[in-house]
Amino acid sequence: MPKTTDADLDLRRAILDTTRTLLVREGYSKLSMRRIARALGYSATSIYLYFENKDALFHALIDEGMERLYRVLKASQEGWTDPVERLRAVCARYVRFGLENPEYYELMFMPHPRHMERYPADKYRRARRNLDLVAGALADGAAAGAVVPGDARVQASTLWSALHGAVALVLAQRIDIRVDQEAFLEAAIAHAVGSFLVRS
Amino acid sequence: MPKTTDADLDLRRAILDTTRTLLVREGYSKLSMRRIARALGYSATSIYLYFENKDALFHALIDEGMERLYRVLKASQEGWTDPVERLRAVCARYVRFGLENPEYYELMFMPHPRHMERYPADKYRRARRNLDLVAGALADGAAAGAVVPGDARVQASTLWSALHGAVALVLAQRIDIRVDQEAFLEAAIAHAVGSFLVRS
DNA sequence: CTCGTAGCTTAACGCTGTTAAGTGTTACGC
DNA sequence: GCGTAACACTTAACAGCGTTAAGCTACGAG
Repeated sequence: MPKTTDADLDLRRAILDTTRTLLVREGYSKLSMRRIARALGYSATSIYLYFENKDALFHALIDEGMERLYRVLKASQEGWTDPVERLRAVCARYVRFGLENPEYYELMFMPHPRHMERYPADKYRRARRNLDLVAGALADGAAAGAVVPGDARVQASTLWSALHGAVALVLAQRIDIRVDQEAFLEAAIAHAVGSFLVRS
Repeated sequence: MPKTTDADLDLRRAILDTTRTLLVREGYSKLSMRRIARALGYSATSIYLYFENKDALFHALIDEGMERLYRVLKASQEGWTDPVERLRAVCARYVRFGLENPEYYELMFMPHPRHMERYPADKYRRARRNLDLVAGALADGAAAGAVVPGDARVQASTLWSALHGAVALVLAQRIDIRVDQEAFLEAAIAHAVGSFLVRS
């Protein structure tokens, strides 16, 4: 565990920043401890002074990504009066975040579980805030009579999983080329949200 | 490109079978060309006589997985009279396939795109059959007046992406531990299908 | 001046995917 | 029957990987 002197935190921060940059620029598969170190002008082993191993470094980045996602989602839900419009805005913003930050998104939600098995499943605390945010929007909609009642957390997970499926398949380029991608994304969001709305 | 003599096909088949076995037994991260070869009693480089590289080997496995999935989905949709029940059955079977064959499923739908970038996106032909199967079930439902009309292929992609999201998050252990997994899966399938049904 | 230590490096281990070159066996034209 | 070509496979090697152990250097305190 690193101490918390200024110098320590400086290099730790630099490692995180460089890793994120390399991740976006060159992609996940080309990211190695040695490459990160080379870009920083340090030796590869220095990284181990601040992060237990490669997974721990990734995990720190995931945490940062969750924080970023939380901020954009929170911003997107402000200023709406209609709870349904607000819900739609949050969902659309989530999808946009995923598509605009593919490498980040993959790191956050798509790693092979085995690759992260050193970490307990409950470590994704910041992820919960994002789920709770969606759950809150759903609860508000239910209170207004526009959303079907139910366990808000199960509902939020369900809604989220539908959005995640859309983002994941687009990022992985698994959407059939005969299908228009924009139309698909629009339909995915509409159906995900729509399935929770009370029909009048 | 390997010739098609009998001996050739024998080892090719053995490589595929062993790889699948190792994948299930030890997981994706421990799968290496050398391990596969050791399990087979051959040298690692022999695999390159039958597969261009590791990705090509994985790709062949993906093709096999798509074929298996197609067979179970096809079987699951037979014997139903109500098109909606049939649609539900196909969706439930899809989710079950993913949860029962996690390693397979990950290989088929969740690899980092960069990891597979040597392959053109249109190579997933067998995957289309699965999409067309869902599209067919939706079209039948629409013909019976039980499913909302629309582009069947976009609808199928949307439905599929919702199911995929649920499977992917469960496999990646990203579902909040405070959420009951069974309830979540049930809700996910119900909402995915339900959003396409005509309300009476 | 000496000691401890903070911060970093070098060397090494065992692993990875992949290529180039080599080996032995088998089949065939003459 | 002999030379040759093709085939099926191996060995050796390269460059890179994550990670560990040990060592080095500079600096502040006593």
